[in-house]
Order: sequence, then C-alpha cells, then structure tokens
Amino acid sequence: MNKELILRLSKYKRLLFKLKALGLERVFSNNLGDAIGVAPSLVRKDFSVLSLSGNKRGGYDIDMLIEKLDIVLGRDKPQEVIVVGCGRIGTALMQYEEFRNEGIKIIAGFDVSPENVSKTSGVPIYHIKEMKDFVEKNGTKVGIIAVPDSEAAATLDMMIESGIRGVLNFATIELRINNRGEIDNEEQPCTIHNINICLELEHLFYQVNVANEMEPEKAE
Amino acid sequence: MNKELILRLSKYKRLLFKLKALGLERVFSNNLGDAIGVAPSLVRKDFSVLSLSGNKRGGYDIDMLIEKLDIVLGRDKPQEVIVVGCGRIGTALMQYEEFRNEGIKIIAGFDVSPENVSKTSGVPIYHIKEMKDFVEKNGTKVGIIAVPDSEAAATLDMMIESGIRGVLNFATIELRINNRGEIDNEEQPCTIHNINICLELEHLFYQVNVANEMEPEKAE
DNA sequence: CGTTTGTTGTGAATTCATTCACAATATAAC
DNA sequence: GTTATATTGTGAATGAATTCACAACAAACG
Ligand SMILES: NC(=O)c1ccc[n+]([C@@H]2O[C@H](COP(=O)([O-])OP(=O)(O)OC[C@H]3O[C@@H](n4cnc5c(N)ncnc54)[C@H](O)[C@@H]3O)[C@@H](O)[C@H]2O)c1
Ligand SMILES: NC(=O)c1ccc[n+]([C@@H]2O[C@H](COP(=O)([O-])OP(=O)(O)OC[C@H]3O[C@@H](n4cnc5c(N)ncnc54)[C@H](O)[C@@H]3O)[C@@H](O)[C@H]2O)c1
Repeated sequence: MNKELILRLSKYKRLLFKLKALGLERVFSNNLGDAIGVAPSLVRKDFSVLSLSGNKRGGYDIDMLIEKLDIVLGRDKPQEVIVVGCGRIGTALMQYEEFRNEGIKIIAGFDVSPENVSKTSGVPIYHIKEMKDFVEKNGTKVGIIAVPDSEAAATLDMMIESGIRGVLNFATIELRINNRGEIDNEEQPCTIHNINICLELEHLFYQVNVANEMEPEKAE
Repeated sequence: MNKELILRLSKYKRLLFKLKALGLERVFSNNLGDAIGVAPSLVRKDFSVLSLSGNKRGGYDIDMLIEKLDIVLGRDKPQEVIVVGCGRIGTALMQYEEFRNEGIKIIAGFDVSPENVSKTSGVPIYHIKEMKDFVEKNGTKVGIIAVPDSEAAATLDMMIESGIRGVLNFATIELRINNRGEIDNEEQPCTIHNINICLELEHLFYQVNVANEMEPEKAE
C-alpha cells in the first residue's frame, strides 16, 4: 500500500463526508478526481484495487464508499495522540479544537518545564519523565514532536522506547529510525513523518524565484 | 525539475552547511546518501543532472556544491514572507526566530482583527485590508495562510490577486488554483503547498493501526 | 423493447524516478 | 613509474504509479 494512495483515500473520505453533508448520495469518478486533483481513471483504479465497485451508470454510492474506506483506513475513532514539547507549536496544537471533529484527541502534553506552560487548553501537561509510564499505561501509539531541534533525536528515542509507533515531527531536522543506532534492532516498526516548514518555504522560494522565471513550459 | 529532486537539493545544501561547519572539505556520494536517506547512486545522478562534478577519487568539494546549489536553488537571501491569519499557528510562526538562520524573514502579519493579536514578536501586524497595498509595494511573492478553514479559499484568491506567487497553506482544506474559478486565466502561476496536519495524523493512525498489524512484509 | 448515452472497470501502454552495473579515472601506495 | 584502490559518472534495466483506451454494461429515453 502506497503512501500516496493512502493519502488519496483519506482525501476521498474527507470529501465524501462533505458531499454527504450537502445531501448528495452518489458521485462519479470525475467529481472526485476534479475535487482532489487527480485523473478520474486514477480514482476508478484506486477503488478497483480496493474492490469498491460502483454502478455502471449512476457512479458510486457515497455511504458505501465511506463505510468501506473506514474499514480500509482502520479508523474506529477517536484516535489518541500525545504532544511532546509544549512550546509555541505544541500549545497551538493542543488548543486546536477541530481535531475532535476529525476523530483525533490529544490526551496529554509533556515538557521539561511543565510549570512554564500556560494551561489554556483542556489537555493535561506532565513532566517529560512521566511520559514512558503514561504511554505504557494508556497504550498510546502516536505522538507529536515539538521540542527544539537539538532535543528532537533524543526525544524520538525516548518515545520509541516508551512504545510510540507513529511520530509526527515538527523539528527542522529530518528524523529517521536508525538515525541514532541501537533502535533498529527493536522489532516493532515506527513510522515517522517530518513536517519541515523551512524546507517547504525554501521550496516555494525556489518555485517563485527560479522555476517560474524560466520559460514556463520548461519549468516544473 | 521534479519536486522530490528539489527537496533533495535543499536537504543536501542544509547538510553540507553542517558538514562545512564541522570542518569537512569534501564528501562522497554515500555520505550524503546515508545522511538524507537515499541511495548513493541517486546522489550522483542528481549531481550529474545539474552538471556538478566531483573528483574521481576524492569525492565532491563541499564549497563548490554549496555554491552551485545556491545558484540552482536561486537563493540570494533573505527571502521575505507574509503571514495571513495571526491566530495560534500564525503567531507561532511569527515568533519563530530560527527562520532568520535559514534566510527566511517574516515581514508582516495580516488579520481581520489585528487589535486582538498579541504583538510579542517583532513582526508588525496589519489589517487584512492593507495586504494588497503592502504586497504590491514590497513585491512580496510568498505568503502563509493560517486563517480558519472557512476563510482559506477566499484568502487565497485575495493573495493571488495581490501578487503572491507561492503559498504555504495550513488550513485543513486542500487549496489549489482553479478551486474557485476566474483565477486560472490570470497568466502568472501560483504554487501552493498544503500542510495538512490532520491528514498527516490520519496517515500515521493508518500505519499504526492497519499496516503494521498485517504481516509486516506485506504492509507498506 | 430497442437504441442511445454515460460511466465503470481494467488490461495494456506509458511515463518517470530510481537503482544497477560497470567503465573511466584520479589518487594513493609502494 | 607501476599497480592497486576507491569513487565518480552514466547508459541500461527495473519498477512503480499513472494514464490510456475501450469493452461491458446499467440506466434513460423514445
Ligand atoms: N514555531 C515555529 O513556527 C516553528 C517553525 C518551524 C519549525 N519549528 C520547529 O518546531 C519545534 C518546536 O518549535 P517551537 O517554536 O514550538 O519551540 P519552543 O521553544 O516554543 O518550544 C519548545 C518546547 O519544548 C520544551 N522542551 C525542551 N526540551 C525538551 C525535552 N527534552 N523534552 C520535552 N520538552 C522539551 C521546552 O520547554 C519548550 O516548551 C522546533 O524544533 C522548531 O525547530 C517551529
Ligand atoms: N492550531 C492548530 O494546531 C492547527 C492544526 C491543524 C490545522 N490548523 C489550521 O490552521 C488554520 C489556523 O489555525 P489556528 O489554530 O491558528 O486558528 P485561530 O483561530 O487561532 O487563528 C485564525 C486567525 O485568523 C484570523 N482571521 C479570520 N478570518 C480572517 C480573514 N478573512 N483574513 C485574515 N485573518 C482572518 C482570526 O482573527 C484569527 O486570528 C486553520 O485553518 C486550521 O484549520 C490549525
């Protein structure tokens, strides 16, 4: 299962909810394709791979798609997350109420100096030393890294050690398992997604400064 | 020029700076490959495409690489950005001092109610109505969207209208040009990158709940 | 009912990034 | 100076994701 494919599936699902809320009951592959920016044939291929079938004329049934996608995506909400590092990014996330609508719940924050963190969200904040116990007790599997860059790698180690299996990293250093030795022999895999805002901005500057300056047809 | 390729080039550059700071003068393709997580042959291919050549034994000269990469990436810093929507995410970004080290400068924030924004960063905050003038006057080309989802599409229109040509979007709806009509006949292209934190988390939940539960070799 | 229309479903073709494999060659060693 | 060694540079092979193209078919229409 391809990363891009899974992303598309999530996008389909998100869109289907909106269409359903609007009162629609069926969609065509080209509606979905237009909306998420892919070719209709790819939409059909995606569904075909998952054995989701439509109706030779009337398109796909929205309820059916949502139901099947939920199964494939394995979401029997709500999903629980912890935030490690309760600074600017960390608290912005903890205060973001919309997560609830997405079936996502931030159940705790951890910091080296929890006494400095303003507790304006309903999320409890603990000292980082308590993380391992907490994660083990709650069986938490996903966590967000929002500590300073210099702490990121060590924090990752600690989280994996505690039992975290999925990490969203905001530090501007790219984390990968195996970055620091020792861990990769642990048998449980851990998935890491890096959100590198600096890199994204640099990419935009490139597009704006360089790519768009060339003859537009030659540029990417 | 491929998106992935450009991302790799930025990563090479970032890494090369660190190596240089450590006192190194030359690197091999496998050093770079290990560090950013790609095959050495891909590193060589990347450089080959850009006609950056190394030395048949001693690898690549770091200074030369940095210099050439800077040219390719078109960075004659510092690059200026505006932030539209000065809420939790927006202010977190404005307060992030590390951008300076990356040659990125946030020059202004815009909001519908600037009087409510705590001005704890050095960045001036203006009413959204002043954005167009500001952007035109400063020739700003890149902006960040951090307004509520419901405002995101309209905000994008306004930014493009004002002359912004690269957008980093934090709203959880995927923005694309052509989303709302009318704009796509404007001849200037605008690049949009969406950072969808909810989607990233959902993806992690999928990995953790579904993919890793199957026989690990069959899962993605 | 028969015909037209529009949409799915999918095997084949295509495209494109990555990896392979190895010849070319600069440096080091002796 | 000759030989050994390490690393580059790149054309060919591979592999994967996407698009193409069209047959199959359900619904709508007359
Ligand atoms: N703020 C931004 O706009 C922004 C932009 C791009 C990248 N980032 C990255 O996001 C990360 C967080 O940024 P921020 O601006 O929120 O930083 P911040 O300094 O506001 O917050 C960091 C928090 O982590 C805590 N902390 C430090 N060491 C810790 C440890 N070992 N364990 C647990 N907590 C620890 C600190 O007490 C602090 O509360 C950084 O890596 C930064 O590079 C931030
Ligand atoms: N905070 C998070 O952790 C988080 C996580 C995921 C996604 N997001 C997305 O990021 C965006 C911003 O989130 P936030 O938490 O910072 O929201 P927020 O409500 O804290 O801030 C939004 C700001 O935008 C301003 N605003 C509203 N309409 C505007 C307009 N038309 N023009 C200019 N400014 C306007 C508001 O005054 C407010 O200051 C949202 O789209 C949200 O979905 C946020």
